[in-house]
Amino acid sequence: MKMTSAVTSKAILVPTSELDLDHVCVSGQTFRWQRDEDGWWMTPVGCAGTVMRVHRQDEKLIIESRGPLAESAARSYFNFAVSMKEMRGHWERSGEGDLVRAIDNTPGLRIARQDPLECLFSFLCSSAAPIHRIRRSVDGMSRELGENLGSWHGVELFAFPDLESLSSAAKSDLDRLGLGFRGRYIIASARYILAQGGRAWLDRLRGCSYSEAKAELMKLPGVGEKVADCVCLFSLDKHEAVPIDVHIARVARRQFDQCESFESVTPRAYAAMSGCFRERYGEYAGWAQQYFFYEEIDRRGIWDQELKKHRPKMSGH
DNA sequence: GCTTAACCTGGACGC
DNA sequence: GCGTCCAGGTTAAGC
Repeated sequence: MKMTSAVTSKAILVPTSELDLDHVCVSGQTFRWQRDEDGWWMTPVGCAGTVMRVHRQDEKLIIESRGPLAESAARSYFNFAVSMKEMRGHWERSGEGDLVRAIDNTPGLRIARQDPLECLFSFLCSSAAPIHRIRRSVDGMSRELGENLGSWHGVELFAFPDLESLSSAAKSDLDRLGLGFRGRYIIASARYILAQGGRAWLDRLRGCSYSEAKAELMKLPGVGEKVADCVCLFSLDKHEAVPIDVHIARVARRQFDQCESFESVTPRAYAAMSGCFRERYGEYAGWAQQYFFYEEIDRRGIWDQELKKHRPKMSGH
């Protein structure tokens, strides 16, 4: 256990329009944030045993960490190099009224920059699974295979399992966690990455182009276009990646004439839909997608009960 | 190149 | 209480 790690605290100035933790932490891009007994948001970061705890105080973001977490790493996690204010202004000047409305409905929603390993294996759990089930699967994997980090402010914490633990997991253990057919993809993908040289192979993808990184990810068992795009967008700095799931496909059919006729998300439909997003919203099309995704989930009222309790500002669902 | 079924599981829903 | 459907997808087989 790493309960003895020193706790460090820092505060950084972040305009309220740039970050709303309630939106970011439950927006279906990351699955390990929890509220602690004081109402702060908390998450283990990657496999190294570091825990980040955050709270907003007016224009300040208070960040506490147990374990090494430089201020630059915290800034990087929330992608503060990207200014939502500037992007919103750009899209408003371009006449993208629907997108500006979606942004204004969820101010402070951002794309997080997650640890690639945690992000990849989280989305390997996501095939045909609702968000609460993905959360439970990721939590179960961490409890079963990750290091026990003890508890902090009433929250029991586990590091995300490393590749060795994932590759040597028993299929029966993953079955017990309810992973179903996704379990074999997790073990096989961990083994594939180890055979490529370990997590350095994954980290190297941050320096590759979007198309290269996506093609490499799709060599992994269980990783198709959608999962690859999620990993590209949420951890590999590929802001133009547009994951097309059933909800975004619905948005694409409404927004783009050429997508109207696609009844299911075939490879051709996937390419057309994501291409339309990129053509219309440019190099940050993935961010635009996230606002529409959030709006679509909210519109359809399919946030589950567990997520709703984390979303005090949202109403109507 | 496209469609379809199978893969696992559990919660929601209708009866 | 029970049966059926479906969910933020991928894969392989068949056409």
